Amino acid sequence: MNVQLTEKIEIIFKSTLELICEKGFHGTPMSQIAKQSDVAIGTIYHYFPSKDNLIIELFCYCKQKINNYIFSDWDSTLSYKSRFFIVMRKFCAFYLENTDMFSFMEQFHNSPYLEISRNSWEKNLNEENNIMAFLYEGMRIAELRNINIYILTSSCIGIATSFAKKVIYGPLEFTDENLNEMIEIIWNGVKQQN
Amino acid sequence: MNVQLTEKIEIIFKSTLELICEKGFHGTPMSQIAKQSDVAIGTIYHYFPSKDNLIIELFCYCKQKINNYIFSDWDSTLSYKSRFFIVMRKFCAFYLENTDMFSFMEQFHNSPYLEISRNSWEKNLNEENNIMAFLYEGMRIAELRNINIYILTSSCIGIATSFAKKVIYGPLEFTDENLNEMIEIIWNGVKQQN
DNA sequence: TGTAACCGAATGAACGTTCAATTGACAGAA
DNA sequence: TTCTGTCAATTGAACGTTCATTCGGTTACA
Repeated sequence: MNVQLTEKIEIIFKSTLELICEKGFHGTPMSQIAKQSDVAIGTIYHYFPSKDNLIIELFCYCKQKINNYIFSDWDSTLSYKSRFFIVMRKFCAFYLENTDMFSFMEQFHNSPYLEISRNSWEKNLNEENNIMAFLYEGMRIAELRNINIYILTSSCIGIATSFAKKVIYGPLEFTDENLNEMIEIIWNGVKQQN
Repeated sequence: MNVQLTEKIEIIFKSTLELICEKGFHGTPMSQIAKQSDVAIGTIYHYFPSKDNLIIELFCYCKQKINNYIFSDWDSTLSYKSRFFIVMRKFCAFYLENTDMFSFMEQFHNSPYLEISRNSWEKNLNEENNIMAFLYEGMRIAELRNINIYILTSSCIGIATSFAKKVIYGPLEFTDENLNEMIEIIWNGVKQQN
């Protein structure tokens, strides 16, 4: 993140999220973002050199948000399995409480923006990296099977993302029961078999 | 699908896929699609009433392709587990042999086009529905645990999609070993525990 | 001879971006 | 306290470009 967060910037982010969620990247002109933010177009260009840059900065902002959310109140005294369930649960909960961000990030992840922005990422802030470290730990202490780390990470995130999508756009209800059912599937898949 | 497939239309589809994969929906103007297809702009409008319609028709075309691919050479004498592995393997193989389609469909799935096109879908051609039926069968014959069908479907597809993404964009190699490792995760997760 | 396929210059609207002008906040001088 | 200079913040009309779409005409062929 290269911009300092101010109230004004947060409003611009919020409006951009709402509009992109509803209309997509290219269905949301800068003029509309300005209008919805109650700000002049010039003001947006005062903070962001271009629309592309605004979108990339917004992406970084979202990654930080979810990362902070998942790993806040971290209790390392809990069993690994408990923590695994918490991580997965929080991952879903965040996106289901912030569907704008979910929609935006999914669009971003599947657009050429990802390539454009790859260089400017601080890899350490990658939302996946904390999760990856946590899964690594699971293998090290033999709670998880010994699996290629990329397969392991993408499996956990993939299943959770796809669950969230089914809840947001589809016919699935967001209940504890459904959530736990999904997490149990992946837990059974990756846990150390005994 | 509302258009008859002709050689010319397949060329237009192919060019559109390539361009959208590289540049995204709105980075690919009709003029470029025409140029790459070696066809006049007017010709495209002869077959498709609008750019949006072209994209939606292309989406339907892709869904049919993958569906035919997965369920061709279907051998119902094989064990359920074998067929499960084949479906998952073919799902990944198709997208990894057709990365243009993968990129396009992922973009489509996460764009407002999805909503626009929902009404015009024949639900039966939904790529997921054949897979859903196959998973249903697995539960009926007690090869799979009794799980909410939407959770089950989205888990299997989510994990495979996410695997394909890691191979295409990321650091994961597409080897039989990796593929099997991924499928075993989800199989362990959903199979009837004994 | 009629019709479907095909062509591409022209059109007009929409959009990202610029920039000259204005306002507001505030530090230091008087 | 008042005045003044400075600079960041803000404004939005205007600009130039790009793009989807149109349409009048041409070709292929049945």
